[in-house]
Formats: sequence, structure tokens, C-alpha cells
Amino acid sequence: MGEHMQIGEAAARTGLSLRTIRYYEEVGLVKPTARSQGGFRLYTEADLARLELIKRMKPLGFPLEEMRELLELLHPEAESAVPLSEVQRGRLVAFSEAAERRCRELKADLATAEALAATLRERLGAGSTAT
Amino acid sequence: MGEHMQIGEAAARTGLSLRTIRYYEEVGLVKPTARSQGGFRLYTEADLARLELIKRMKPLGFPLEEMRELLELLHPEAESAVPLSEVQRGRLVAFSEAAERRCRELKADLATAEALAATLRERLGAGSTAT
DNA sequence: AAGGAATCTTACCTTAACGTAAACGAAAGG
DNA sequence: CCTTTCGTTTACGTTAAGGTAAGATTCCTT
Repeated sequence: MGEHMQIGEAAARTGLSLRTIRYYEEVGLVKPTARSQGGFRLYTEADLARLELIKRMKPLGFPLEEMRELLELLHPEAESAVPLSEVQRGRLVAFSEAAERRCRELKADLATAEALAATLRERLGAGSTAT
Repeated sequence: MGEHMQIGEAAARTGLSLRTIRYYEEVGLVKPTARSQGGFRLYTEADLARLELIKRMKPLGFPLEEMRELLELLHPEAESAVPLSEVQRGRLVAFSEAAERRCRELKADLATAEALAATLRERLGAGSTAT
């Protein structure tokens, strides 16, 4: 019945540091499902999945504060049947657009980086095999 | 014969701020070719090109300090006939490898970002067209 | 019961790459 | 000459996302 894991294992499995996990809780990103009698954080697999999702979201470049908001839109605390208010949908649209913009930015950055990397390789290829 | 431009024009043409250009000088990235009698920075087209190169290099994610070193390897101050010392070549190889690593990282980030962006789009597509 | 390993909270520290403000000098046009 | 406009130096401020340290507790195993 060991459904819960402590922060150490959560860190090991996600590749995040203890500090990072605690910090994510501090800013409201991931609250451990339970605490032990003595106050140790206890994470479930679902919590783990959330931590991993946050880690995957990093490339989007959103500040943690916005990530928190986005996660709330995606996984409402209350399993409400209410789909999404108009305002919430608007926020989601904004996030979606920001994500697309970020993708385009990443694409441009990649192209630029590859061009420069190619230049460097060339430079090296042309290098003299001196004594 | 106005071969030189002041910092304002350099900023306007590169899209960099005055502060940024001065800061780049401070850390040894770009020194203006000349100064006016009164001390105004005067940039040539070559200086401009250097500023633009630096701007393009941003996606490589190198700290400015390393950029400085890389630029020195690529555009040696003294137009020396000496190609490159072994040590210098080694540094260049390291830079090249770092650039390739960065490219792979950007590619991975892009893939991750695109997957998430797709997820967000889906979420929106599924949204109810409520009253 | 003991004791090492894991965790807790609190709180100060770090860092790069600029932003911003102040007070003052230069350049250029009328 | 005068006055805008542009530029100069100096120096302090900013910011997110943790790192790191200290001292106290809890957990687990023996």
C-alpha cells in the first residue's frame, strides 16, 4: 500500500532537485497529496505526473506564475462539470497563442543556431593540420 | 565621408538598446572604431556587422564572456598570418561542439513545445460553443 | 533506545544582462 | 550664441528560479 513516495524519490524520478520541488509548491504549482504525521511531503503518481508535466512545459518559457494559471485551467481543482467560463476560455486561447509564438521563436532560433554551427564547422574543416 | 555613425544610429539599425551596446563594449565584445573629439562613440559598418553577429549568436546561449572569446578566435585583432595555435584550435572545437549540443537542445525543446502547443489547440477545439 | 538518513522550515545568497536615473558635456542647427 | 538633441560616465536597481546553509525533526532500522 505504499502509494506515496517522499520528496527524495520524487526528485530522483523527475530529475528535479528537492529545492525545485519545494519551490514549485511554494508558488502553487504542485502541492503534495498528503503529508506524513511528522510533516513529510508524500507524493502520488499523479503528483509525479504533474511534476513531469511542468518539467516538459519549460521550453514554452512561461514564468512559473503563468504555468500555475495554465495548469489550473487544464486540471481544475474541483472536478467541475462546468466546462470553462468565457473568461477562462479566453485565457486558454491566450496561452495557446503564446505557445505558438514560442514555437515559431524556437524554430527561428534553431535555424540561426544551425547556420552558426555550420559556420564553425567550416572554420574547423579549413584549419591547417600544422606541425 | 561620414563613414562613422553615432551610437543612436547603431542602436536603431541593430535593434539593440544604447545600454546594451555600451554594455557589450564594457565586457569587451565591440569597441567602436573611433571616438569623436568630445568622446562620442563612432561606429563603422564593420562594427555594425559585429553587433549584428553578436545578436545572431544569442540563440547559441553562450554567456557574453564566451562570446567575446569566440569572436576573438574568429576575428583575431591582429590580422595575423598565423592560422591558429593548437590551443586556440582546441577552444574552437569546444565552441563548435557546444554549438552542436545547443542545436540538439533547441530541436528537442521545439519538439516538446510543439507537442504541448498541439495539446492546447486540441483543448480549444473540443471547447463547447456555449451561450 | 539509539542513531544515521531523510526531511522540515527559514532565510539569506546568486547571477547574467541589462534597465533606469542623475548630472553633466558635445554637437548641430538656426 | 543659444538651445535642443544626443551622448557620456557612474552607479544603483531588477528579476526569476532556484542554490546553499543552519538547526531542528522525523523516519526507519537495528
